[in-house]
Amino acid sequence: MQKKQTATIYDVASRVGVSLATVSRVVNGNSNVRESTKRKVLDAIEALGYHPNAVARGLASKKTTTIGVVMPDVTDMYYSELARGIDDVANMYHYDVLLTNTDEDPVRETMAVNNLASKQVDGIIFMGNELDREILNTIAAVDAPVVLAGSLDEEGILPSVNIDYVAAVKEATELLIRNKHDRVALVTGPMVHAINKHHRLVGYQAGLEAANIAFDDSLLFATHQDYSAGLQVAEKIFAAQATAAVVYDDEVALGIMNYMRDHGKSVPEDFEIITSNDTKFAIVTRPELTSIGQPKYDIGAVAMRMLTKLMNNEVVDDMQVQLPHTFEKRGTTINPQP
Amino acid sequence: MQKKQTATIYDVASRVGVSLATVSRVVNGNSNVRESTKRKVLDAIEALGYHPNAVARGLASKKTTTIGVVMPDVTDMYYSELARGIDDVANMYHYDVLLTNTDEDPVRETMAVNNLASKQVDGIIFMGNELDREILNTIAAVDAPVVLAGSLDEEGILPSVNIDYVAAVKEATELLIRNKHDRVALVTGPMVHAINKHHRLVGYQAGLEAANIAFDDSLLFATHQDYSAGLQVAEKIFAAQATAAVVYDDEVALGIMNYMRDHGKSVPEDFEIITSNDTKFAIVTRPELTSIGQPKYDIGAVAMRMLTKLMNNEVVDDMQVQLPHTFEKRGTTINPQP
DNA sequence: ACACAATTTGCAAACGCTTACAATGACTAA
DNA sequence: TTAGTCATTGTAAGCGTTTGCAAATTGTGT
Repeated sequence: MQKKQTATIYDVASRVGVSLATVSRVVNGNSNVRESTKRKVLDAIEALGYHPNAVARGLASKKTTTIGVVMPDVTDMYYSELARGIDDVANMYHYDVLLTNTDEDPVRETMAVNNLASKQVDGIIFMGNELDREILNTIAAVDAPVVLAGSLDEEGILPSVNIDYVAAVKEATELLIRNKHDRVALVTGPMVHAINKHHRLVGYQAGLEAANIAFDDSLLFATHQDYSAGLQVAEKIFAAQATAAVVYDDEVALGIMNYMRDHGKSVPEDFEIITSNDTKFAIVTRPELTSIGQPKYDIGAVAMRMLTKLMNNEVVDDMQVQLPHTFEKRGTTINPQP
Repeated sequence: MQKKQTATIYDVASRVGVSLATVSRVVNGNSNVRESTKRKVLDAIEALGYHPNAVARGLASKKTTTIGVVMPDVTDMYYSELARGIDDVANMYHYDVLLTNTDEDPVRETMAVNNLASKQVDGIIFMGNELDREILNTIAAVDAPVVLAGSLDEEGILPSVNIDYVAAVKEATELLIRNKHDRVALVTGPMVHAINKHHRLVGYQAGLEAANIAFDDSLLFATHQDYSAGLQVAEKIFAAQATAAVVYDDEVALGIMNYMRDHGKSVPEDFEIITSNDTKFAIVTRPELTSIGQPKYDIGAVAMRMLTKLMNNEVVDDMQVQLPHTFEKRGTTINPQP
């Protein structure tokens, strides 16, 4: 692979007979350049096929027009839809995206953030549940704004974009209770995560309480986020004699649904399910999954938009944004005819 | 956000009382440093919390330890699994990944490649079907190796990693024919794409020919790659009186399956389906989808590994790698009992 | 024609690091 | 000793831009 000699700003400057500064100005759309010389510079750029070297530019200007995204797993539908929202508005504002998968491993999350920092990203969007002290500290140490998307820190201090998980889970629970269930299971991730402990569980309990049903922690199930985990936890749910479940992840919900059906329960007649992420998985099965409707793309998009403001030191009125959620009533719940 | 004063290599050099060069050497693991001074430098680095500035490093060394990945859509399971394979081995070799979604739009693909080039990435992995002249040209003009993952250029010239699509589709077609179908539909993407025209179609026709069945182009269907497209094309397939289909995408296959079942056909008894990507979608439904088994993660991983070699100017014996595929016989085909 | 204000340009110093190449010092063998 | 070798360290020239400031050019009103 022979080195293709790429033209530098110097080449175009000398070709036109102006200084570096002038070329730099026209490249950056600076106003103070006479129309005629601008014309000539542009021609030279065209002729030489000059492309500004972003690395040099980054060093000189201390801006890389690159943001970092750290997420658990691109392969997870929920997060990849957030990522898409992020990427689209990042592009809109001419930022590139440096992507890192962490599998929610705190060590890798910390490394990722530090690595992004040393790459001098202008900002970071962080997704992941495990926001422990150490990560919070390394985030605090980073000289670039960070916003959480679809994630929450314990203190609720970092800029973030989410839905109102408490309300959403409460409503889901209530809906199931209204359908005559008194043993509604809650399936979430590990209780060490703020989002589960302080939001989903709280919403669930609020729903119970509103209906005067005593909280029974044998109806609480923690899994990790995939289909086979759903299959596994379903067995326990079955054993616990629950007749309905609020589930935090679509793949897990699918696992539960399939297990139930494989074991002679029909869904929704014998067992009702409400899932939470409303990804493509929810509408691709029969029955389709009833779900809390999350504006996933928008969560990503809004988070990224917020980040652009932070990077420009613009004022952001609301640092903890809650986007509205909906309910998508489909086939895993018994829905009253309108 | 007050500027956190970050330490530079100069700071640690002067603290220890050595030159920049020496610090640079220890940071880069260069051997020629006395153990004792190395110790001192390391201590100073620790004390100052020094992190090398990757941008400056990139400018000086002309290596960014960053690669670019251009893909149609992170949200597409097939590609995101490739991306995961890429990312994991990229990390393994200490490369970061700059990710771009293109939605297969040639204009955006071209822009993406150029943009990555100006960011001075050390290499690029390209995914997408629409490898037309223009993109090929811009790829050729880039001063960094490019490898295709799960994608093919018309001429088969670029380094790439794939499966043998011709053989896979041929086998799938034959399997269906063996199950007594004489009207097997082929559902792919647009015929302007090399992978459809020169591989899938060819494999399909070969399968037909082997069974002495005349090719009927009314059994050829082109769709785009999503669930609703499957729903739509299913109607035409139904009308064309096909009784089985080889489908190139899992979401599309799901659309077809659901349409058929919603219209009184049972799968696989009345209509058999073989899909091609074997993503999570395939095992999450009832019945589960029979699929060509693609080592998606490995395609990404191998492509990335190949790229690392290219970036190091190592010799690569095989520039067009074909990984082995399998058949995952599941519920959408009638499988002989062993 | 002249002083003065804009408007355009150029100069040159960063930005933080890598890397030939040169220099120093210590050690070895004769 | 003394030249000759290594091992270790330092010097300084880039890498390709941006940008504050000064200089040059042009235009304006009288």
